[in-house]
Amino acid sequence: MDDPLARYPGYSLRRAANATGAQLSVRLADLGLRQADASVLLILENSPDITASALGRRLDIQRANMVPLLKRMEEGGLIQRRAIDGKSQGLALTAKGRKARNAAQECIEGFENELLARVPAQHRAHLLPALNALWHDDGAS
Amino acid sequence: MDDPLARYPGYSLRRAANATGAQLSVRLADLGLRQADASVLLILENSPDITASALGRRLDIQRANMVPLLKRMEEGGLIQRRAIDGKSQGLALTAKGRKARNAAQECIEGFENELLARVPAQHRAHLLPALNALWHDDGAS
DNA sequence: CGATATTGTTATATGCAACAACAATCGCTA
DNA sequence: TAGCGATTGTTGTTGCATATAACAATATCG
Repeated sequence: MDDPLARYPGYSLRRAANATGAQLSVRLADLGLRQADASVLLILENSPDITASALGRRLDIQRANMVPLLKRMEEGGLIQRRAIDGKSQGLALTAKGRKARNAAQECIEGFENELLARVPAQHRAHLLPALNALWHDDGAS
Repeated sequence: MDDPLARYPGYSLRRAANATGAQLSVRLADLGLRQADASVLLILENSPDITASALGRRLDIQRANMVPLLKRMEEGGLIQRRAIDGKSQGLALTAKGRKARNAAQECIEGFENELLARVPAQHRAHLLPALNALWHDDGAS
């Protein structure tokens, strides 16, 4: 093989993210969800009445791109909007959304475990902290 | 913050890949290159007369999607095609392509070093092998 | 030879993200 | 309190990456 690209962490990062992301997408599709949907569901549980803009900032999605996402989830009966003031609206899970959230969490945690199982034991504990260092407080750099 | 998503390696993987990929894209754009272009240039150096299909398999890009990629690079004078037989054509760097390859490699290696510098020292050496385990021989799973 | 696989290509669809603009509204301050 | 700057939700548009289906030409192998 002798792949010169496999020596670059950045390239491996991209390939690994593409490969694993595609696999997760297949499983989430069985629940009728996309990755972004699942992220929203998980965040929403612990952030009652969060705003679409704030949610976008948390997930690093521009608020313009939140519109179709939230519209779809609202039409699917997963989330619900409630006016906070004349400008902002708070988001919340519906009962159906809570069920979807539980299914999504179970799906994701199972997948994450399989993911970690693929990593040789001596590297396993280092993966998450190393990855987090690459993007956490990235706006500060 | 208490972000429940940051506990999932898969999610951190996606975020890290997006963040770092965007940064690399900015730098490569200064050279008039995209990430896929740079990958092609680096592979081509050590794989004389590789086929478009084989190159696509190496980079995990469908051969249908190689067409516009290679067309653009050929029109940019970076690569050159040569008939191997009536069906296949071998790819090679032009002189201009070799210069672009050197610039791309310098750019990427500098970037990779900065990337690793962000990772705490005790995790640094584990990043690449852990990532490679996530996608290497992924078709076999 | 003849069936089968491969190659390069066209066309098309989808998901995701970026950018610019805009009206409405909020919050602070002079 | 009147006004100005910042924020919110939204629309529209663009570009990039990727996936699928189809097709003609050609290679490979039984």
